[in-house]
Amino acid sequence: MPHEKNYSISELANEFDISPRTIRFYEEKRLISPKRSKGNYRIYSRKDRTRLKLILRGKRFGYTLEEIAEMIGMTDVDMSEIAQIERSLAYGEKKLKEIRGRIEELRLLEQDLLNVGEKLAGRLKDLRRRESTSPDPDPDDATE
Amino acid sequence: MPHEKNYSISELANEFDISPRTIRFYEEKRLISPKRSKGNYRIYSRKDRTRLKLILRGKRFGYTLEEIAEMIGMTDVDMSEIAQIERSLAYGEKKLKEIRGRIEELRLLEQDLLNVGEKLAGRLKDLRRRESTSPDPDPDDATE
DNA sequence: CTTGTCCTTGACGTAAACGTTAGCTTGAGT
DNA sequence: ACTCAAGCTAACGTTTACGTCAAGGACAAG
Repeated sequence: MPHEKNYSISELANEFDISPRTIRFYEEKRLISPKRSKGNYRIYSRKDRTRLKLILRGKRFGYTLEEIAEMIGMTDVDMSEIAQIERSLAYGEKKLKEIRGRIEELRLLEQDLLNVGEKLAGRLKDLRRRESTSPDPDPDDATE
Repeated sequence: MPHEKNYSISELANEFDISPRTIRFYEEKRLISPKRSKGNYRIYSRKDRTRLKLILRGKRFGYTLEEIAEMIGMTDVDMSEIAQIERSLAYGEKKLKEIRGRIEELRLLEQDLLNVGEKLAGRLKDLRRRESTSPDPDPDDATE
């Protein structure tokens, strides 16, 4: 008898700091499909919770709900047809490349911020050492 | 005499594969401020181009234009007031943490995809080795 | 000087992702 | 049995980020 921890809609909403409406909206868009209780309340399983987490993670990277729906579709393919699985694998490969590209971009952004930070810090030291001098040129531009 | 390469709106639009309208929209929202030609055409400098690239990069990570505006405000602080610079540095620190967090998350997503991929690949091998057997259980769940 | 292409500023339209209100039901607690 | 927070559906409202005309100026080519 697996006591499989379950959740109410507001429990999840609180945990992930979103509104119940948001969760219901995801259901409308068929991204999640909780069971229902006797009185028609939504019951979220641990798996549902995991899925919600995936949805939110996707959102944080600017994926649309539609794109997320696709990705999710991939994670719960019915595991029966060979062709299906092959397509899923191909899709996964594509997504992996995308994600690795994004990681690269984030590294660039990180570098930009670090550079700006250094420049600011340098300028700050200057300003503090000599309490008034001439203005200086403008070495600008960011990561290509 | 610095010939400072300039760009028209459609040049940038084509380069980054967005519409001119989109660029004008960013201007409305004060994320970019090109000079104007004699005939009131927008003229984008190399710096403007760099800024546009930053905007688009931000978008790819799901930042709203408003958030991007804040970040950008940071990159071109007027470099004069000590307090200003200190605030900018603090803001930069925050953003850095955020970005590093995102990189971590992407790693998790990458792992999820890799795991799913392995599972699928395994299943595929099974299906191909024996061309019909009994169905099997369900080892599921993703990265916590 | 006309034509064609690109540019300009409005102004209205729209899809995505929820927010909000209304009206009614459920079910845990006393 | 009563209360009342928490759920439910249905429907309309809102914000963000542009798309899409409309009506006209700019400018290189012929």
